[in-house]
Amino acid sequence: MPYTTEHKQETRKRIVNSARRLFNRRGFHEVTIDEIMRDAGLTRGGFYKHFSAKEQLYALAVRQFLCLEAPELWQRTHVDGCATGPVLARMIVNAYLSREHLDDRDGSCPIVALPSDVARGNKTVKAAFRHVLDMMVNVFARNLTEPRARDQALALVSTCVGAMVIARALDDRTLADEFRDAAREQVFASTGWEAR
Amino acid sequence: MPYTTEHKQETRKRIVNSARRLFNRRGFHEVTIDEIMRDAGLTRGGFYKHFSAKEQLYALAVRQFLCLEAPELWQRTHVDGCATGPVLARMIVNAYLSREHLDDRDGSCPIVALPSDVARGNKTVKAAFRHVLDMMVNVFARNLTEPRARDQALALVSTCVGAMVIARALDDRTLADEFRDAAREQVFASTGWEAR
DNA sequence: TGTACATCAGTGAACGCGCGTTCACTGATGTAC
DNA sequence: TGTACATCAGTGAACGCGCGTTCACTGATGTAC
Repeated sequence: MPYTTEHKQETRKRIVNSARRLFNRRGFHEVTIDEIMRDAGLTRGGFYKHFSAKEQLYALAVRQFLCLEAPELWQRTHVDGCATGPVLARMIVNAYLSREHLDDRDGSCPIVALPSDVARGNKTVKAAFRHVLDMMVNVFARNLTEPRARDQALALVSTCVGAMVIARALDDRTLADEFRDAAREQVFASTGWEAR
Repeated sequence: MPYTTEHKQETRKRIVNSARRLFNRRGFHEVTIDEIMRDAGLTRGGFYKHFSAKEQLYALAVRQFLCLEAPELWQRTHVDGCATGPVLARMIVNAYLSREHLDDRDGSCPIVALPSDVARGNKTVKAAFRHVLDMMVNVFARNLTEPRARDQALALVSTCVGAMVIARALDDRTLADEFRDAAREQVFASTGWEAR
């Protein structure tokens, strides 16, 4: 067997990574396979040695977001060795609503970057989106008190996602920042996460 | 002058209307000029007698949403002759987060249907989006008390938009409904609009 | 009032480019001997 | 250890379809006489 399995896996990963960045920034239809492959340091033709179609890659790209550093934060339950729920929750909300996240068109949460596209996508893409969403909802719910933890989490996720989605569609930096700030205040006011 | 100016205006309006419905449902790139024209009862070639390019039509379509019945509600200040702010606000929130609005892929608010697309669009499209957004923010702000009326409005708009955007991207009806319900409760809880 | 004319909204064929996909190939690499 | 071989990741030219746009035209309609 020429070339190790690892070699192929790594190339594949590199392609998915390029795809994630490009799709995130420009959406499914505006990105060509040629661009993705070139970004990954390969040429057009090799694509079909790894994937059956462009659509398939799209779902993989959405899901790949969960392998980034930010979502590792989502999966943590401890900060500096201590189980500090609200502190972690605050960090996550601040990061999600940060200017860095707003500007990070390539690496941002796909829920913010691609919702309209996913709404028109196939089952596979929707499943990938759902996977990311579930994880985010859980992070919030974990740090809220029953019995309304889940419902409150859904509302707060809506607020964070909504603010970022709107901010992204605006030309106006000031207004975008107002949305981010207003959302943050709303989240902290209704959870108490801000209090030390 | 053959054909009256009104005749041309009406045809143009019909095209923009078809475009709005189709773009809303499927996004900019997935809709062809051929489809739009056929939907408006015309043929491909006539398009350029009315518009200079597909992009131009896109912005007009986003803006046209403001001519629908729902946004007329947004502009009202009276219900049944009485200046009943919170009652009107409640109606608007309920309509925005309704199952009908979720299902109305053609006629829905473009903030819900097209945010990712607008984020990648040109200045003209963004300006049209902004126009719709401003109107929505004002409806909310008008029914909140100073000094935090505007900030609160931004947060609540984020919540409503976020919930609907997420609901649209889900395959799962139940979860989509949970998002809508959670958002509604959150809005009513923090405004008191629900109280009779 | 009726008719010839000019205008231009609308038609539909054609153009040309871009992109997803295919395919014959090349050459790097692991394996068998 | 060295060499011949087989495999298949990767190449790049080519294909073919779809769509935005153009263009020569048609024919409906308002206007001038």
